[in-house]
Amino acid sequence: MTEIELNPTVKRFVLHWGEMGTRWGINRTVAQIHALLYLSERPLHAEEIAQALSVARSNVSGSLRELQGWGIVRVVHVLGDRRDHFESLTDVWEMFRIIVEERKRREVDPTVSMLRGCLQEPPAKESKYVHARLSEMTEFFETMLSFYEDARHVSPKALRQFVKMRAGMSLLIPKKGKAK
Amino acid sequence: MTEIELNPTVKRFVLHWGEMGTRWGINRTVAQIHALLYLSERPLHAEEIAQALSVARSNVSGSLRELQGWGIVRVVHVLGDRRDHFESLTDVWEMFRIIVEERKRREVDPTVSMLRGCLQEPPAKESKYVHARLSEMTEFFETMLSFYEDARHVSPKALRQFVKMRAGMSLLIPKKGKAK
DNA sequence: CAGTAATTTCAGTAAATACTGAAATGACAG
DNA sequence: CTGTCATTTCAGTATTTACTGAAATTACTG
Repeated sequence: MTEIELNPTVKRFVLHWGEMGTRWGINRTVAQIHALLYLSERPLHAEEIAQALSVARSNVSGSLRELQGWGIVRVVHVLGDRRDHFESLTDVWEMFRIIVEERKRREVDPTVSMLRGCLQEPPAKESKYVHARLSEMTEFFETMLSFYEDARHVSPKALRQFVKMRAGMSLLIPKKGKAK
Repeated sequence: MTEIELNPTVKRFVLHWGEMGTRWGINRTVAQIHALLYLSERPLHAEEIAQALSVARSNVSGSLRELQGWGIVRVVHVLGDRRDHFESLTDVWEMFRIIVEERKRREVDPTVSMLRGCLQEPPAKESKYVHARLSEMTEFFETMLSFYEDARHVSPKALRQFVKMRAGMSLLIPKKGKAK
C-alpha cells in the first residue's frame, strides 16, 4: 500500500538490472528482486520486497524460489521473527561463477547432447554439408567446454588474478614471434 | 503452402536453436532462420525460408533484418534472380566473436555507464553499503572488460589456439607452486 | 514509363509470458 | 487443538511480445 520509497540510486540500479535480465532471458521481476537484495544491507522478507517493487506478494514468492534455484539468494532467519528473510550473495565473482555454471548445465550441455545426436545419424542420410557444419559447431562447443573445465579446476583466487592481470592474454599466446 | 519438408536432422537443429535463442533473449524465429541458413549449402531467399519454417513472409523479412544487424547473416545475389538471397557466416568462432562483441556493445557497456553514474552520486546520499556493493560490481565489470579488450587484440588464430590448448589454464596461473 | 516482382511497413490479432488476488496449505504459539 | 500469521498454489487476467496478411513502397524490366 504505502509505497516504501527506494533510494534513487538503488531504484536506478534495480530498474536497469531488471531490463538487463529480460535481455538475457531472465524474468524482469526476478532480476529486480535480485538487484534489491544485492544492495540491501540486511535480509528482507517477502512483504518488504513486494512493497519496495510494487508487485504482488505471490509474485515475489515465486521469484524468490527461482533465485534460490539459481543459488544466488538464500533464506535466513531473524530472531523473534517467524517470516523468512532473504539475502543475496555479495561476492560478484562468485555470483558470476554460479550463473555461468547453471547456464552451462541448463542450456549448453543439452545443446551439446543434441549436436552429438545429430552427428549420430547415418552420415549418408543428411548431406555432407550439413554434417560438416554440425561437426564444426560441435567441436566449437566441446573446445569451449573443456576450456571451461580446465578453468574450473583452478582456484577461484588464481582465476581472478589471471583475469585481472592486464595484458594477460598477450603474454600467454603460444610460441614464436609476437602475436599480431 | 506446400510444406517444404526439412531434413530431420536440420529440423532438429533448427528447433533446438530456436529454443536456445529464446532462453538467451533472442526471438525464436530469428534464431531458427539463423540455424537454417547456417546449415544451408546455398543462400536462400526469403520465400524459401518462410516456407521451410512455416512463418509469414513479412516475419522472415524483419528477422533477416535483425540477423543482418547482428552481422552474422548477409545478403548475396544470384545471377539471373532479382530476389535477395541470404547466407550465414560459416565460421563458428567468428560468429561467436561477433555475438560477444555485439552483446557487449548493446548490454554490457550501458550497464557500466549506469554503474559509473550511480557511483557519481554524492556518496553521503546513499548508504555506505550501497556504495560498496556498486563499487564491487563496477570493478568486476571493468576487470572483465579490460580482459576482453586484451583478448581482442590477440589474433583470432592465436586466441583459438589458446582456448584449444588443453590444460591451458592451469599452466598460466601466476607464480609460485602449482595452483590448488 | 508502364508493368511486375520483391520487399517492407504496419495495423490488427494471436500467442506467450508475467502477474494478481483469493483460497488452500503449512507452521508455529499459546 | 485452535487461532494466527506466513507462504504457496492456481485460475483468471493483464501485459508484452511475436506474427500475420493486406497495402504501400521500392526496385527492376522491357
